[in-house]
Amino acid sequence: MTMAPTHAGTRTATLAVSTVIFALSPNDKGALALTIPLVRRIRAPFDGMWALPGGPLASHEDLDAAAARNLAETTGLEPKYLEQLYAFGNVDRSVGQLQTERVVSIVYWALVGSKEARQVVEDDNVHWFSADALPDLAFDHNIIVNYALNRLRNKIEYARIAHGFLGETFTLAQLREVYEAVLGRALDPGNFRRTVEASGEIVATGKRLMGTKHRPPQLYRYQRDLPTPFSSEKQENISE
Amino acid sequence: MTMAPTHAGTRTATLAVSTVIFALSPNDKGALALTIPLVRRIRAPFDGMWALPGGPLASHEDLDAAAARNLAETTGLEPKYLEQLYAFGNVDRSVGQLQTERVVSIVYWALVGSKEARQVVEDDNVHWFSADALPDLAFDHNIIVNYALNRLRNKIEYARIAHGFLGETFTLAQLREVYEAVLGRALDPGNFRRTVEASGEIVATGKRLMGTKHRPPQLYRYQRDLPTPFSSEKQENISE
DNA sequence: GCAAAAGTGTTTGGGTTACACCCATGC
DNA sequence: GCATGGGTGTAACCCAAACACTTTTGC
Repeated sequence: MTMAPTHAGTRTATLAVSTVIFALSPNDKGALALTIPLVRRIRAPFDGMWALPGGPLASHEDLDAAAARNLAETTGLEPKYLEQLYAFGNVDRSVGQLQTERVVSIVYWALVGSKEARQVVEDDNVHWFSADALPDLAFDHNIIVNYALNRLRNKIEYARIAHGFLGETFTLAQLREVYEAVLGRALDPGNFRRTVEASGEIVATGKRLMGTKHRPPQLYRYQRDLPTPFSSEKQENISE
Repeated sequence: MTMAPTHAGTRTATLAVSTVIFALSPNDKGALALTIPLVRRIRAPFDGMWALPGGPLASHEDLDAAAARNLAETTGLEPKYLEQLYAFGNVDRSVGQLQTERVVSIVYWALVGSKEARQVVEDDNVHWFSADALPDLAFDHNIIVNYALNRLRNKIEYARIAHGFLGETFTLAQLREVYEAVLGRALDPGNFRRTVEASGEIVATGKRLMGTKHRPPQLYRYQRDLPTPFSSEKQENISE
């Protein structure tokens, strides 16, 4: 901080905001898988390569708002969860490219509902990729996506993140599916039920989902309440 | 991202790097307490108030390097631990002040050794404050310090952070003192020993610290190895 | 010997894991 | 009835907390 408004002439870096957007979509064999929308670059450097959606920060725009805006511009969607990931700004971010001005990117990560994500139109310049089969991306964007994946996987275990992938109500099996897709491993249905019920973060609605070919499951919703997303937080950032 | 090098004329924000620096110093009754060095502002806005050390990013400087540099400039010290905290950039960061240009601060947090910190010279414009008795700071710096405190407290429990407050070798009692000062509560010596020994992160040196008025304790050091501080990380950032 | 901290042992309780089993529905 | 997931019960295990106890030094 300690701003230096007086000698604002020395420009040292451009500021941009980018977002890693996650959605869950059924893959070829019906299981849910993490997907990420990318945009094709249409100028140097890295012209033609896939990159994270992003852009410069508008004059009177908060950082979060900028992330939400370029999410809307790329996908037409509103995020159901949005959080700052990290600021990437090392001078060698676009190594190997003819030198342009250094860009500091403040990167966010976001979740969008599976249902909503299905409506997004893809074209030649916007495409959804499976999170574990990404092409080579522009800049350091592969590193950034991995970083975001780690954060998502780590955080789903202790925060009410999964909500971002679901609708208002959902069955425990659907919730478990989300966890399994994100974590990449199967979870014991019985234990999962008890754990998540004991957490107090979800409540039964009393309604049931009918029309399945088995016993109709209870519908739940997330407890609406508390957490002011800022202040009194608890975060981390390990290296290990 | 998706840099926009072409129309670089539209400047929307200044970029700065600031650092929350932590050291442990014995307080009036000999117990260790967290302290933070602050600098006095010498121009508007917030002229005369205390603020986090920081400054603009130099042209060919990595973000981490900028943080380390302004740490050195303020305290003359090298950090024993340094990590990015968060990017603060909302337009209302300096509310109530005559409007200047918006500043986006990429904030780091750092640890410096207790021994080293003792050598820092204080003057009218640099002063160490106890972390739980800070004055009103410039900008949103009180919020930032709280954010950093939460991160430190949370992270010390599962990462080898305490090393940043200690010398090469240390006794388990000294290590425990660090934990107690950071967490603000007493820990059971026996259980602490077993926990930390079982973690495999420290190793006995075979030497003992002599000259105490009781049984001489074993000296330990941190296992030097592995973790490349970037990539393959595991982080978080809860809100709850 | 006494004080004080180093260091060890043991019990307990809570929570997680693994897995068996019953229940309610569609067909 | 049978298949399928919904939902419940439970024993084994692991780990952390509490706390008693022994050891080794200085004085």
